[in-house]
Amino acid sequence: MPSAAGKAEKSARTRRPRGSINPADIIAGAFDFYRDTPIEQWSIPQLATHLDVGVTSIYWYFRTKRELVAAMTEAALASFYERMPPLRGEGWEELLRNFFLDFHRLLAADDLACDLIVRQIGVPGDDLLGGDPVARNWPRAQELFAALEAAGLPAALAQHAFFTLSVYTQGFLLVERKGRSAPSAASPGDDLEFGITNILRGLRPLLAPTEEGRGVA
Amino acid sequence: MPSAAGKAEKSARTRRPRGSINPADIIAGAFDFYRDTPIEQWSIPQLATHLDVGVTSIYWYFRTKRELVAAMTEAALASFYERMPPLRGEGWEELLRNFFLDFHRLLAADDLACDLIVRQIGVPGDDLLGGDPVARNWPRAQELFAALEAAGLPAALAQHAFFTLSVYTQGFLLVERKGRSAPSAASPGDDLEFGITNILRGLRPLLAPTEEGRGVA
DNA sequence: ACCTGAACACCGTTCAAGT
DNA sequence: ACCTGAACACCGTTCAAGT
Repeated sequence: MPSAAGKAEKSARTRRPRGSINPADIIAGAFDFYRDTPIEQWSIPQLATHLDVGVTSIYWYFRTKRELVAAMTEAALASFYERMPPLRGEGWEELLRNFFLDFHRLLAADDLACDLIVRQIGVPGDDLLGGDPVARNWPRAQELFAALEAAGLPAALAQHAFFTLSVYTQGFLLVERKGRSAPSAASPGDDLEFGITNILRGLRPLLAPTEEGRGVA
Repeated sequence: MPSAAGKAEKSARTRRPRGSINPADIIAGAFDFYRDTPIEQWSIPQLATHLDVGVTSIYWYFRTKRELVAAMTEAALASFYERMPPLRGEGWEELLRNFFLDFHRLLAADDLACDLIVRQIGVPGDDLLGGDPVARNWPRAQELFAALEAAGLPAALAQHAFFTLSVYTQGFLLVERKGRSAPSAASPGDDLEFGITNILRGLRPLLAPTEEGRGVA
């Protein structure tokens, strides 16, 4: 029955009014639609169908796919910032430990955010993002620096500590993610705590270098 | 002049004899061709043209693009293993420090190898690779473990040390690579040495926990 | 100013052969 | 057993409109 065609589905969608989509809706819809899909498999036409808009409407707000992914990275980052719990712990060691345990917990629970923020997948050769997002001006990190200084850790040392622990935690997330599908010989286990504790123990003598009782020498 | 067509370039290539390509040639050609191209921009048809073979010949040896990329990762890993210099240094601390400085130097100098091995880009959701390649049975690492034991570092502690330093170094490579295009506030600088030294200093008291003169308590 | 489908030059992959 | 071009269903992106 070729011409009867009860379901002539072509262009079933009605035209949307102006202002009925905006960048925020597109980004939110993309997070919803792609939460469990590896980034290589994303497709703008498919996203358009999911959002019930024409493909070209997405291109009105984001000139390329990379630009959309970059915007999603910014959004994931903002959400991550917001969800970081308040500082907790007594003394600089506990403050740092809890900060990076929270850091890890939030990103380990969200593969998409981890891919966007830590692995920075899908934004190749980019000038769209300004380098490592984690290291950028981050209000919560400023809070932490203030608290560390109040707890007696000099500013220079606090920066070293932050950078070292940030690098370690991101490396841990990366290795953890790689080992997900096929756990190999050396599995992470709960070694994150070991690594953090060890780094903190290494920092300790830098704060009080004359603790062994040998005088100021 | 529609029909004269002095340069009818269609199918200018002559048919290749059987056995004139093999997986190794394809992988080698891919490294040559793609050394400076972000992986998202790779194209099998273009690679075929570069290798002067039909597209389908590549698909005879690699059933999907992912399979080819996985094979390239294995190859990059083998080359990395080979290029790691011999162990050097006196005592476990120097052995570990030099090992991971070499580790970093080799991968920092080769973006493609770093993407394949450390970031594991282009092999999404894979069972093709067995988790983190770095952590897999690696002859040079076995050597290192033997040398560490000979230098007085207990096996259990050596494994912790290796894992922690491996995670840190990979995190460093990742952050370094992210910060490449647009250097942000906290730049790595030569902080790799700081981080490694700090981790080693943290490990030290685990080896000789009674060094402060307080007895075995 | 915003929304749209059809069109373009590709892509990964398969088909249906050729030798 | 290996090599092949043409074909298929897609993709990212642009064109040329519609309102």
